[in-house]
Amino acid sequence: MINLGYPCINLSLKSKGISTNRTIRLAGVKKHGEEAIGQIALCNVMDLYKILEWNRDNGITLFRLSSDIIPWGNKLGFRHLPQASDIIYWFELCGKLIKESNQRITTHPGPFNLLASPKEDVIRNTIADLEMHSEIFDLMNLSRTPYNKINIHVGASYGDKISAAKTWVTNFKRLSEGVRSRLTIENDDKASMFSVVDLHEMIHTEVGIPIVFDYHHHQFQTGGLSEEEALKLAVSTWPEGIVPTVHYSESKRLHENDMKVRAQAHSDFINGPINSYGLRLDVMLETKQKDLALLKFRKKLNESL
DNA sequence: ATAGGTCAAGCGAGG
DNA sequence: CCTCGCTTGACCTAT
Repeated sequence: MINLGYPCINLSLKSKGISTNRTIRLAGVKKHGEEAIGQIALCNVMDLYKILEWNRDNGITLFRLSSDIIPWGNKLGFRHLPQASDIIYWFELCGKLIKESNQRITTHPGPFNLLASPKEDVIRNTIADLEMHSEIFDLMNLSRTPYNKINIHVGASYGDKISAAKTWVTNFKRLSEGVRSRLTIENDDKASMFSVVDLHEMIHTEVGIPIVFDYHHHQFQTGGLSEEEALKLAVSTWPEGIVPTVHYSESKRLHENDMKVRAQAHSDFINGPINSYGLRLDVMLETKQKDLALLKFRKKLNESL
């Protein structure tokens, strides 16, 4: 009862030069102007279309959109770029393909998105980043529900988890409806941060958004729950009719038997098994080998049937 | 052509 | 105090 997806980068196509992750340094923008950003963004969005076609042709219906698709988009936006109308056109085209091929698209803005930060600048950057993701999803006509989740962490506790959560909830209210209706929150991978229990008590009960369960992170912050208990608590926060999404990865340290590697680092491939405890889940595989790891694991699953 | 240093954003853990 | 890891490595310059 699990459906598999992969994040942001398609290595099968990257080897052919197809990517949504081209970017440009600030120095490059100063040298070549914002037109250069537009060029790169347009190439990225046109290649997104090719990746979506590849997903369709390979029977993959869960995919995470890269946050790098518009270089500097989180700071500068994209509607002012000379290529804006073409960029928008291609996003709309991607949206049509997504609908036709029944793909579920999600996104996971970076670890700099911190709604609990005591710094107003950090909050403002976070809001701008989240709003850009929502704007792109709107252009692709993706639902304003957690089916198309914009997923982040609380990501820090600033020495006081309870007051950090309060700050988070206060700042959540500054987000637009497009962000709030899609936002999900994921358990952290550090003991000082937020477990599924913490998120349930301090975030979900306050603002109602669903919890994304990450199997790997759970090992570093259990909140006193077993894997099954934590998964089921997270799943209980999802609205009726929307398949909950979870994240699955394995430790690079264990795969390579190298204790020098940090335990949180992700492996290239996964062995499984992924225990869904009988639940229907959309599983995002967070591996370094992306689509290649998905194809390999799916083959293994099919052969074991 | 490729390797290695550098780069836009925040935080905490580990050495 | 520096580096790594996370979301998600890619750019750029020097060899």
